[in-house]
Amino acid sequence: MLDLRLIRNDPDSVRAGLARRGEDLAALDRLVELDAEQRTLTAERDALRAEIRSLSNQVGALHRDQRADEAAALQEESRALGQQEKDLDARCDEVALAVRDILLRLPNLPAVDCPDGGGEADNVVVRVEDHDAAGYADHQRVPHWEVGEQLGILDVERAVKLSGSMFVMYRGAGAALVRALCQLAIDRNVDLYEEVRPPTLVRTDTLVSTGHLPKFVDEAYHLERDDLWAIPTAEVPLTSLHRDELLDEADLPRRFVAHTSCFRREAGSAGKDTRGLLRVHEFDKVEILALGTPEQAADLHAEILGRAEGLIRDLGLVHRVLDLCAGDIGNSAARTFDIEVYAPGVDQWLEVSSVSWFSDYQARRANLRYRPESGKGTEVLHTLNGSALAVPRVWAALVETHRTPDGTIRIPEPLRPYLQPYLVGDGPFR
RNA sequence: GGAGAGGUGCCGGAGCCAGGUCGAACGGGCCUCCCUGCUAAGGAGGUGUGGGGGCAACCUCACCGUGGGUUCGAAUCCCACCCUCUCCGCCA
Repeated sequence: MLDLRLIRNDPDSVRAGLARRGEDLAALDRLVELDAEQRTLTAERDALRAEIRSLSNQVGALHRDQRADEAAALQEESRALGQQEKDLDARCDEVALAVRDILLRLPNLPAVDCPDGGGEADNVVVRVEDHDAAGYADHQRVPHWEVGEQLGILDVERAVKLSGSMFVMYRGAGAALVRALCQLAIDRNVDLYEEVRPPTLVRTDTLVSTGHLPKFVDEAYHLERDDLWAIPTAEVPLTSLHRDELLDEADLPRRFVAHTSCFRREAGSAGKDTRGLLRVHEFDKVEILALGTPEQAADLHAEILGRAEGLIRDLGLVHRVLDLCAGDIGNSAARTFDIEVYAPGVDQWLEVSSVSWFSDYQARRANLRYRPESGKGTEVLHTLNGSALAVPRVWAALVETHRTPDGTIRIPEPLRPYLQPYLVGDGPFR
């Protein structure tokens, strides 16, 4: 949520920021009008309330002095004001609701150093690991769904029987690999990040806080009977963990790492990436997230990116980092770096992590504030997060990249301790 | 799911079942000052958040789980909902 004061005091800079995203500015113009109207109306209403309160106090005093007849006159006067107040109040609520509705749907402003551009093509490649696209052997050019089927470690067909298309099932060593990846990702971050196992079903407010609602309702699974939503990422519960709290600056930054299932309807992508693990409705992900002061944000952003990138590198996967342009960053983000992994079997770069800085956009929605060490008052926090590891795509890239000529998978060093039982005998893993 | 109890400020806890000057007694904590060689003890004062207005001192509105209602006036009365706790039932 943008700062209404900023919109009021400097609408041009907000307009410019939204324009960089390619956002329609009509809503903003409407918002500016409504905000002015709201302030006029509430000022009138508050004056009426003050008057009613003053009259009521006089009525009380008169009754104590046994002057009921005089009180009756004042009561009558106050009753009339009360009717006016009621009407004004209704209009205030109406306008306030309209203001909030627009405010909740306006995206964040891109950071000043976020590259310009309208779409995917304008993203800036920050770095690419050396790799020779022609240098892959034939045995690496097999898509992971074929590899998975050959080795009996991925059973898409039966998953579809259970749950429908875009659901998957890992089996045997494949299931163990999921578990190993998650545990590795957590273990590498618990030095600094508090391990959390949050609920995966959350209330509406929780999804509003991160910006997933109200704009992206169609992307989320909703359990109607209980009015709960399945989280699309651990970012959702972690961002709300300190919701409506006032933290001390001394306790910042706060860092969390969480492994959860993630649920996405993928409503807008029907027919896209339907094979294999590239796009699924339910998957495992280890997310790292930080809450900090505005001054801490840049360092935290670099830290999270470094950690996500380091893990991918240590898994022996070829990757690149993109600085997403203003037209391609997510709704809530001010700046985002994507990490993409090269999967030779499908010959695609797969997005495996979005490392985002949300400035105060989510924090304002979630009412995440801190008390500065120096000076009085309260400040709005900044939130940042990124996937430490998103299982399906990493699983896919790993199985394709590390496939050996005999069809088995060479497990990279960091994962080996977690897969001991599967590294003996003539199983699929070596 | 059934029965009961309860949700008040940083914390504890009054006020509510006699509606009025209650943003809220009292205690604790915390901050400032005084006292003291230091600390403790003791003394004085202060200590919420958000909106609107003002250069400022300050003024004003809202907030006693949430949302409605009654009333000139609601933390206090009425209704609905949410949450917590205890017991019973059920269950991994």
